[in-house]
Amino acid sequence: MHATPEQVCDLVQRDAPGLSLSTVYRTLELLEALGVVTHTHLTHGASTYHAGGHGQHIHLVCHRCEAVAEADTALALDLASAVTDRYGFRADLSHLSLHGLCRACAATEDADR
Amino acid sequence: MHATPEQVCDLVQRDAPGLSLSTVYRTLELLEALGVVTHTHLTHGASTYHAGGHGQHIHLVCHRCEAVAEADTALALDLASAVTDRYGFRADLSHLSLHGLCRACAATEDADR
DNA sequence: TTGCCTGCAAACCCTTTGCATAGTC
DNA sequence: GACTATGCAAAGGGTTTGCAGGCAA
Repeated sequence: MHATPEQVCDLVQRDAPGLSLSTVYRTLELLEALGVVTHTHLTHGASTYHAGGHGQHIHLVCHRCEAVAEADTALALDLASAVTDRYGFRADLSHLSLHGLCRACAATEDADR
Repeated sequence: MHATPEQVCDLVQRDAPGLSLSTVYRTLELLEALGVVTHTHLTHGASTYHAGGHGQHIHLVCHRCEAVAEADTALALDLASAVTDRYGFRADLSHLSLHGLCRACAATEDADR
């Protein structure tokens, strides 16, 4: 579940028509402070918020079709402990985003050559 | 080496005073198309550009003090092959950013408790 | 009444674009 | 003369903020 503030606003307006974008921003800010949701900057123009309550996941962001897939956080546990050991950096895996090419676009790219 | 377009502009202006921000954006856009530099969205307000010519690295972004450290790409090779095997996703490690707490902030955070 | 939440509009930052000019080939 | 690069200013998208009104405690 990912959504930009604008998308969140659209969704919420189905239940609460007239709800303004400011309220969405203010609520998201609050929820983030509480740790209920997190946000990352996947592409240029818009932040992406996602609920933190349904388990962590890694974001796989395709920079060709801009699709965002989710992957199991467990895959990055080794990486996380490695950077902690080596750099003292305590990684928050729920914020991890990996850029690259999704399966479909990788196939297309190969076919182009 | 990381810099926002504005920082790039400041740096370049030491050699070329009067150079405008538009030119910086246009040049960075060109350089990115050529693959010389890449950019990521580490925080909210500003993109971060970095030169691609001096070797890939992972970004370790502290979301407390906003410091950006670099880590060895090799640490993520296992992760990259894992997501490729499992999801068909071809990760571009030069774009990889890991959010969390840097050593200093992690220590501060622990001391706070 | 007091305080919180909301909508609206304005302001703000970052980025892009249009247009006119200066420089080079 | 044609083309490219540049500066300037305006426009655009996303986000934040100030202020006034409405509601609940």
